[in-house]
Amino acid sequence: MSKKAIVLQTTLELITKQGIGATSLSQIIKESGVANGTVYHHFKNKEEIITELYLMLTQDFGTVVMRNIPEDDIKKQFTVMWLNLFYYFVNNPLAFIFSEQIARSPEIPQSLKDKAREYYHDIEEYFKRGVKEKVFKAYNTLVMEELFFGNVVSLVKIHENEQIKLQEKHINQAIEISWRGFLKDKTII
Amino acid sequence: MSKKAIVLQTTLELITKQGIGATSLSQIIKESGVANGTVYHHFKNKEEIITELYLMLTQDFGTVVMRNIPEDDIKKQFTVMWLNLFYYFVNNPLAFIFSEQIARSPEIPQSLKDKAREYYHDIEEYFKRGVKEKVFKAYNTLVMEELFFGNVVSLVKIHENEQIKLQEKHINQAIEISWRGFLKDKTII
Amino acid sequence: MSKKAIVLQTTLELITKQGIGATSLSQIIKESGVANGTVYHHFKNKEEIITELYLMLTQDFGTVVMRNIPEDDIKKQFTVMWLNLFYYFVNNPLAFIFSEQIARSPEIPQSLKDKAREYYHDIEEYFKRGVKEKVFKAYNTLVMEELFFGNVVSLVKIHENEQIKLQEKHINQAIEISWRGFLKDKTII
Amino acid sequence: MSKKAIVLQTTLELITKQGIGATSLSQIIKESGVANGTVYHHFKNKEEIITELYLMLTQDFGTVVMRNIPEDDIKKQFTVMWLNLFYYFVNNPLAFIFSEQIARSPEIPQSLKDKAREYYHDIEEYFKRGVKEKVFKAYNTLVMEELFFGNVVSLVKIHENEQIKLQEKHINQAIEISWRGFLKDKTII
DNA sequence: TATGAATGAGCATTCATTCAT
DNA sequence: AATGAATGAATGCTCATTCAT
Repeated sequence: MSKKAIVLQTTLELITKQGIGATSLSQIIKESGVANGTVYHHFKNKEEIITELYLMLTQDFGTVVMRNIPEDDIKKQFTVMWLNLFYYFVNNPLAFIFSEQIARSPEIPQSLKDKAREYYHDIEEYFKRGVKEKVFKAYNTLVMEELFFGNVVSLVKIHENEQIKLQEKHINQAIEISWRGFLKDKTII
Repeated sequence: MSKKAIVLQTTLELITKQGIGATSLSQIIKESGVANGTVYHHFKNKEEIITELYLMLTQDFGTVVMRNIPEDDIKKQFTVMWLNLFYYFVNNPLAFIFSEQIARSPEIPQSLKDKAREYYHDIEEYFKRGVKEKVFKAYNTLVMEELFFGNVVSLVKIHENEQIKLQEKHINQAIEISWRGFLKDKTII
Repeated sequence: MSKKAIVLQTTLELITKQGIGATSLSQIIKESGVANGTVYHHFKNKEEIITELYLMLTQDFGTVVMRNIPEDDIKKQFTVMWLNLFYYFVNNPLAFIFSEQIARSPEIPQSLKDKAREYYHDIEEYFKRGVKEKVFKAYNTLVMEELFFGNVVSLVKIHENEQIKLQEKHINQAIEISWRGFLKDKTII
Repeated sequence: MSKKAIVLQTTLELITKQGIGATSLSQIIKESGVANGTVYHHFKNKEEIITELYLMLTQDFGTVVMRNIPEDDIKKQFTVMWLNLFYYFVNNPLAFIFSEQIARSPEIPQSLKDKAREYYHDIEEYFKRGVKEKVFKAYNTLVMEELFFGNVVSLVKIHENEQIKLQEKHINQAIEISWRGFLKDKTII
């Protein structure tokens, strides 16, 4: 493993444990066993480490969300999207932390924040289609998108905080609640 | 206004602007115009400032959520609870930041985190009742509670990030989505 | 007990535990339960507390050393002086600390240091007499005095550090060693 | 001279002048002309500077005491040991300060204090031999050792405080007093 | 006599970063 | 590519002291 990779890996672990703000370069250096100057040989500054890490973690985000989406069934599409997002966050805690902290963190430059939003484009398209096909009520797309996203996040948080041991039935319940919320009146569920 | 109050107020403003981690004592001191030692005369720690601030802001949290809840109508109760929470966060950005950062912040001691959870007791009770009265489907209470809370948070975030200028209709849409999610099958909405 | 007495007592305890340098006013204030300003009402500054304490503890020092000295027997005089000094230090640990730290402590003004030396006047006189009476060899008086004093101190240190449990026989051995050192050649011991 | 050496040297000088407690890092930094961070690049702590200094100064302590000890003559051995110790302290004021403050200083970790005691092993052996060979009376070894050490210290203190200008004859007197104290009855001196 | 709010200099330490090798 | 010495601004905190009540 290259020194650069070691630094990135160490940083990933530290941020996952402590958050972005609490993770110092000195800590990264101490923990990774890499020399001071070596870090600065590979990265311009601390921000660049985080940026690079963020890009690594999110580059496949867009594709992940839309992976294995079935062709026709809009309900099944919803479920797959929901689970894609859920398991992505569960398996990539750092991506989750980033997505949570992204709005407030001055450590993350605006350009990256904008980039992150692009990933939601597909989700937005999905809801627009759903409304057009009269499956969903004609809610504001951003509102729908944000609530959808928030629902996934809520469940990830339960999983994270381990208030209850999350079972498959709980996940299914959450998906159902999430789905029903958007449905048009009198839709047969 | 006492020096102590000035420090608290200044800290409140700075944290609201920059987050907890990015707010240093030196900044608080510079901004408040209070002397170094004076801060430490009133507070044992930097942590104590934050803790005290948090307690100030959240002490009425529990009552706020349940304020003006109508007696009988479970749907109206839902709406009022939802709006109480929403406007509480909108009007108390710091409380919102705290509630968002609370899980991950090492700055906030566990005792406070536990205290925060107590406030959700009434919400939990509400959902239990709703299930018992067969208005809501028999979902896991914690899941319901967390999704409910997450929905409000989603909308506050839209409001915060000003992606769109949030109108009353958007809020109503969000409440409707939120409400419908929990409803029992075939319930007349 | 007056507040002033409380402050002095607390300071005494703290210095005995931690030494002069490590004892701060804030600590004294916290430990004594007396208010900030009250301390400054009774004492001009930190130095004055220590000075006053020092005077309290050493005012009877001179008399203590010469207490119960028998009239004629120069050997018995030696023993009593030795034990007076030894038990004074054992029972007044602070006086011991002061006497040990006195030379290097900038906290103690020179005037007090000079005053402390006066107490040795009687000891000096004793040795001068001993030399004149040809019991002791004609060593330099200051050297004798300082070695005598150092011998007592050595034993107090053994007692303090508890390397061995000090028994009466050890004390007697030390006195004997001390006494014999000064004797004139061929003196019948 | 490396920056690290400069820091150690400066610290040595300052402590010699003012004592351990009164020597602050800021002072060391100012005096040495080395940057703040540089000190912390080389030393973990303020304590580590002192510890390293102490180790530097005392590592040859054991050998110094036993340097040039003649083979047979127990009296001459005594004199050489005595002078070795005396001049070591005179020439290494910091070692003297350390050895004086060692018991009470919380700044010096216990591990170092223990290490310091090891150096006395040779002195202890010497007195045991002297007792066995019936040159010395059968006093407790620790008592003898401590008094011997205390005698040297007493003379160093006279030298330090410059109460009198210490001449060779004074030193010889002190050695004689010291030596005679331990002698067995009727020993021809 | 007693209080405690207020002060600002000073302390030990951490931080991100630069540079010569 | 890799190292680690060097930097100095900044941080959280302690200190002795002053002053109005």
